[in-house]
Amino acid sequence: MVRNGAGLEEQVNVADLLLAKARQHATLVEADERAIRAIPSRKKVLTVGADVVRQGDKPDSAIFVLRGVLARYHTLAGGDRQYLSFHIRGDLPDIQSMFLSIMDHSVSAVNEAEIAALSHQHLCNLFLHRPTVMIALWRLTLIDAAIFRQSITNNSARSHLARLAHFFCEQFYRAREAGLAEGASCALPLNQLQLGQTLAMSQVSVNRAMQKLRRAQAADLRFGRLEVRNWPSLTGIAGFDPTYLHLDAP
Amino acid sequence: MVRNGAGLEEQVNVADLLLAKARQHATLVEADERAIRAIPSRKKVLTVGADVVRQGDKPDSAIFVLRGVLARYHTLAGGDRQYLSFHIRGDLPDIQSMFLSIMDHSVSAVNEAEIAALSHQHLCNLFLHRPTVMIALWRLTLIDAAIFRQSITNNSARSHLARLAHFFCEQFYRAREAGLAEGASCALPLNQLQLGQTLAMSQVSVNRAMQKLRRAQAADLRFGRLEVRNWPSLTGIAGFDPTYLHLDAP
DNA sequence: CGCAGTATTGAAATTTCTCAAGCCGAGTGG
DNA sequence: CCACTCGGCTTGAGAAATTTCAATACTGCG
Repeated sequence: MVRNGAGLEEQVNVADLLLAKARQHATLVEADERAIRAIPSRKKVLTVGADVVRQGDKPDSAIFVLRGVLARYHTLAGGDRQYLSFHIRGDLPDIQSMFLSIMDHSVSAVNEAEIAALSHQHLCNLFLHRPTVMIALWRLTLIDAAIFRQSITNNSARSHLARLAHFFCEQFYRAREAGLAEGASCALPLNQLQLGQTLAMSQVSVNRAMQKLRRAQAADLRFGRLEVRNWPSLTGIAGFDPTYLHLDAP
Repeated sequence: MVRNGAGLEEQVNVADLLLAKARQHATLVEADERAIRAIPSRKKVLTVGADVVRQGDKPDSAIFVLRGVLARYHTLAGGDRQYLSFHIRGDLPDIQSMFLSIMDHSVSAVNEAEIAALSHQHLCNLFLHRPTVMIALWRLTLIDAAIFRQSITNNSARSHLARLAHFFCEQFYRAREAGLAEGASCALPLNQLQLGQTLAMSQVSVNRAMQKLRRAQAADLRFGRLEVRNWPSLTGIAGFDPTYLHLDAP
């Protein structure tokens, strides 16, 4: 049995996926679309836990996620890890490296994943000639920032229960938007320790919050899949308002 | 006596300040500079605590901070407030509203402040004609995002003491970079409750962490001014590494 | 069958919060 | 000039939340 949904996702053409993504964030003209289709890319398969770029690196290409889940994280002096965000098909988790040369965090594969590398050089040329495409990608990074803001609030001001629920709402909502949800479930290949390193909770606290969500019939996470049992109930517990995901038209 | 440093900052021409900011983030040509100088702006003075834009608003202009401190914050269902970031002279705390039409957070004046409003319309035209200027402002929002990431980690993975110390490092470092530090001190007009709402700590915990920093001769905050007494000591306690502020050349 | 990784559980140790009182300095008005 | 008030800071102590530790259970896989 496929544990975490990898492989259930159909093969997709890189250019098509990129184009679809850009269209969601700006109104493109014919020339923009041609330029996007012309972006060269190098596919790469990542093993579980492998780092793609590390804090301190100076990458010369940007990652485009094709399959699986990638994570951004900080490593602290003591070796502790803080996960910052998770990225699925269609995301560009390190496009900021185009303009911030030194990576201030790392990116790794949470499960087996596939990415395409897009050269900075090429993208930069593209931006100068097709400003609308630049706006589309800028907007992507602005939504990233909105998600980071929400994470600050989530980890700082919400109860453990609401925090976990909110995280589940966000992941499910984004998976659905990316066409990766199947019914009321989506891949979320994280164990309780990793959830703790995401949500500023101990593994044991994650376990206990999870049991409450389960008992409330709101959601469950098993075998790397998130199952939403009752969306209104889950969003209620979380205080989830998807405005910050900015899925409305640009 | 001037309590919080407002008024100590000299008057600055909006266009000069904008231009200086843009130059820090991209290599401009003559035409770019002319275009930036041509941006029209409306100055406005804000009273203590006044909101400039609120969660849910759809602003049609962007804020450029001239004087004082502005804050971004979330308001939760229960009325709790979570501060997300603080902004000083030269910052553009809501430039994201150009492409994310609905505000997912509010922006208010922490002390008496002065801003210039720049119309989205005008900026948008500018971007389409001068892509390099767009890159400069994009880069600004990317640094914002890096700061948000650091806040996630700060509020999630560091001890109370390190958390407060790290916040002080960041604020001082940024003030110095903006030319707003005077010797080893800068304006930071926050009380302990507000620090708590920033750092996911109760007011009492902020008080106790502050006393430790004081006793360690590392830093102190009095009358709205942050005094750094021993920078190596403060950064040591904080585990502060300024890489994420990306003050290196673009 | 047993291993490895993960989840669950209980209980003790610790941190953190809340509450409430007192303090302190600045500004106010008699 | 001084008592008063107000906001913010400080302090102590009990309550509550959270973490840590450690033992046990579960599951898929070799």
